[in-house]
Amino acid sequence: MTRLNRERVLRAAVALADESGIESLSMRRLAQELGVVPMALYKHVANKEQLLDGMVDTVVGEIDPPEPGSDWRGVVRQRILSARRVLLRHRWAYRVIESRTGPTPAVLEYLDSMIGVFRDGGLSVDLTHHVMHAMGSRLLGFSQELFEASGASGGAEPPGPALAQRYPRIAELAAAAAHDGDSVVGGGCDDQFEFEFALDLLLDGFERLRVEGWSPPGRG
Amino acid sequence: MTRLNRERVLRAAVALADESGIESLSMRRLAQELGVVPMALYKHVANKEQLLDGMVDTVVGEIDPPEPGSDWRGVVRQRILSARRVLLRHRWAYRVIESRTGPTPAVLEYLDSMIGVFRDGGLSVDLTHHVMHAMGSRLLGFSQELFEASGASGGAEPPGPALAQRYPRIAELAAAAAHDGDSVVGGGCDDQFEFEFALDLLLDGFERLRVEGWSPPGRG
DNA sequence: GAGAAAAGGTGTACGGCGTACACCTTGGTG
DNA sequence: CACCAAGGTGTACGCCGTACACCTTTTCTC
Repeated sequence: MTRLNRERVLRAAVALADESGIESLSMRRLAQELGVVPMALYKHVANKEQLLDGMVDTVVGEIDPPEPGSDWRGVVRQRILSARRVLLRHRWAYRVIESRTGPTPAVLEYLDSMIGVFRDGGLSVDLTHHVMHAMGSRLLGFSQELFEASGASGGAEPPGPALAQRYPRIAELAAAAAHDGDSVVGGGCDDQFEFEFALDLLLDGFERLRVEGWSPPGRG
Repeated sequence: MTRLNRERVLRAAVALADESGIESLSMRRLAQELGVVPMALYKHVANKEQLLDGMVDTVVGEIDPPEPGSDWRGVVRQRILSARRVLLRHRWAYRVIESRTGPTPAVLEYLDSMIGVFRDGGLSVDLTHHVMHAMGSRLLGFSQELFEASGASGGAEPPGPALAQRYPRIAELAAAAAHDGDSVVGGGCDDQFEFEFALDLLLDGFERLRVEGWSPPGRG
């Protein structure tokens, strides 16, 4: 077995999280996967937090660079959808990114580049600032649902009529959602459509503000 | 000391999380706070997951009911801002809510009632469905930033010029943000303004779609 | 090539966690 | 008063992250 290094550790960690879920990624389990004693990992990452940081950077590094185009909205759109594809490959990643206390270098670079697209598209510094906030985690392709789509709903809750009676509006929505009965928000829907619906709504809103020459309200 | 019950346990848990942060909420610590042995808690909650579920319901129960009004946007806006105030009182809550695998009863009730406001406001079932998705966690007052505002940035990163050189666009934005130098996204900004900016952008977009009689694109 | 120094890997151990399980204590009911 | 269910206890297990001291291997220098 060749020697360990930081990159091998990170790649193994990402692979392990992809396969077994983030909750089963422990230093001990990762070490075992690498055929090494747990403490060996600490020669390559300072601690578990830094391991997670490194995993985030690995994943964010998979996002395609922006493809230059004349329409800033198209460039943003394409890149965010690329980010989304990456996040769908690594379903644990959005939780980990959100759990970081600060942005990692790869994320900073990504954000910097995104800001560049907005600025080059003609949005003022102020508008870009608020736009970045408004996009929030959507910038990285999160759909930020309230709950994981579908999934085992855990509780032994009666599946149909009882719920429909207690939450009639939810039932109405669920019934209307394309496929058959689904969980409250997310299950049975076309997640990709939902993501793009919200993304385009926001991008259109930004464009409208740009055209109107939006400027921040006076302070105070 | 009076006897324990589920509600006392939940209230103590919420209080402990408020004071010491969610990361220091352990069954053992909570038991100690209640002057009881750890295993005593398990007579009132099945396990830690269910404790967290209960905490979520407690917090969501603090959100004001909708104040009826003629303008659906106003009703939604007011209620979401109430949710946001609650979430700001319990800063650990949004993380816990996101970590739940399924919605709890209080959350279901909240969502149901929110759907009612949209429907009564004249949005079609389909549009309401997508609107709920588009709002995502914003429905509960999350600003869903990429990272916690400000906070100790952990790393010994040089604060100013070096970062500005590597991430010039970020630096430009940061410089323009009202107050002095802040972290990438969040610090030094008026979070409340940012939240309302995005919220109103979305609500305005929804209203526009409603007026235009939006209907879902044909399938396939 | 010899030897030192740096880098990488090991073994043991500690304090924390959630919680299973068997047990005791208490308060309310017949 | 006896009983029994509900509530509280004590012990123990198997995880976790990681500090610390140690050994081994590689790499660098003369």
